[in-house]
Amino acid sequence: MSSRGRPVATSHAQIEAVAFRLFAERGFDAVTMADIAAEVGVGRRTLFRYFESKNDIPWGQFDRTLDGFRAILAESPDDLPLADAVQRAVLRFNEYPADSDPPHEQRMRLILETPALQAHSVLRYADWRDVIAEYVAGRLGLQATDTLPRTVGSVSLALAISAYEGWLADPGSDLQTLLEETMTSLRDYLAD
Amino acid sequence: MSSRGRPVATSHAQIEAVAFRLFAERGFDAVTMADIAAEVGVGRRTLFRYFESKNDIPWGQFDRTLDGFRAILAESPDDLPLADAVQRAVLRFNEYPADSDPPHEQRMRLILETPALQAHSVLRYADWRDVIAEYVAGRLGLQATDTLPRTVGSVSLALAISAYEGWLADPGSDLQTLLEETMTSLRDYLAD
DNA sequence: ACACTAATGGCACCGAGCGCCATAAAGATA
DNA sequence: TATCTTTATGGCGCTCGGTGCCATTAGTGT
Repeated sequence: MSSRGRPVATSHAQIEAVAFRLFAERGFDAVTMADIAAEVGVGRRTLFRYFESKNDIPWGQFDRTLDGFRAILAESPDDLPLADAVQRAVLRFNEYPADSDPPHEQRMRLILETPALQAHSVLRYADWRDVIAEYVAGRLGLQATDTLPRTVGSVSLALAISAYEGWLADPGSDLQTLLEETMTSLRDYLAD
Repeated sequence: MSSRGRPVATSHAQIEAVAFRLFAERGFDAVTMADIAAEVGVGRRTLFRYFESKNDIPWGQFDRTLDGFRAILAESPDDLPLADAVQRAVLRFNEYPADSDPPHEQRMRLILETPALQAHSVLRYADWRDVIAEYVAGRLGLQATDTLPRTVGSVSLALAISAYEGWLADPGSDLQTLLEETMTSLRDYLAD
């Protein structure tokens, strides 16, 4: 319970705050881990104990939110059509408080507009897709490794990213509306 | 048309062949660019003139095939429903000669099973998605940057990757069949 | 023989990332 | 108070991907 040992010198939140400021000022690629460490007032080596890689910094504590995502899916009524249940869960997962820090828009813009982070995102999102695959598999009596559950996970991710791109491209738009429109338009496209 | 200047010391194909052999022997991560250069008998610096990065080696001359993909789409009859036209084009794009070298299966297994390459693939496939977006935009009288064309590109990619994963997981399966099944099962999923 | 051209490859450098380990700073114990 | 234990820090040195610079090589054309 008590806090033995040397106390921590920083925190994920502090590093994140400093890093986002620097990224905004100079751009992601132009900021080195040494820069961030100096600004935080901590050793470079220590940064790598808080974040596995520079690419992981913009993601913050994404992993932790997956439990919430699982919970949202678990709450879905079983009589709701599968595709609707998934769609609603994706919508709810992407409700973010307007005052989050750093701002959700800034975080997503960084991730979606920086090539190195676009690439890295496929690794970070693997677990998110698995959450969907698990749910779909459960509803259909399949394994999460079967093709359909995995496909639904991948396609849901592709749709969500498309919606985010639209959101970032149009400052006045509403993310929830775009997510819904994107999913509906895919249905129309496939059904025509 | 004559060939002035110092003659080339190697070729994309030779580098690719050597690299694939080493990757198979030791695994992608355990092979350094210096290893490949030594085996090819060329300077390390030269490798980076043939391939932008180590991650690009497994992709070979992927860019060149995009013109073929564009041509396939351009040939599609206009009265074919849009989703069917795209589906058929994706199928045809993924017809590979059985004797390609390195084998298509080995290439895709490397790309889809190596985390660093999974991540990098999102950058390589951006142009592929754009080809689809251009076609969809043309058929619908939209811009290629609009949401629906981009969404169709992303979703088509997600489906193709799912199909490839299934293909690699089941040695006896047929890629063309799996591609078709994956696309059809998504329609069922969304329509239920 | 001499100019021209284009590819090579060595060298030095940067930045991410990691293993190793000495050290700092706290609580616990005597 | 002095010592022990625990835990985080951070410096050092290394590997590897990647790049800019530039001298050198090996051809073709005159």
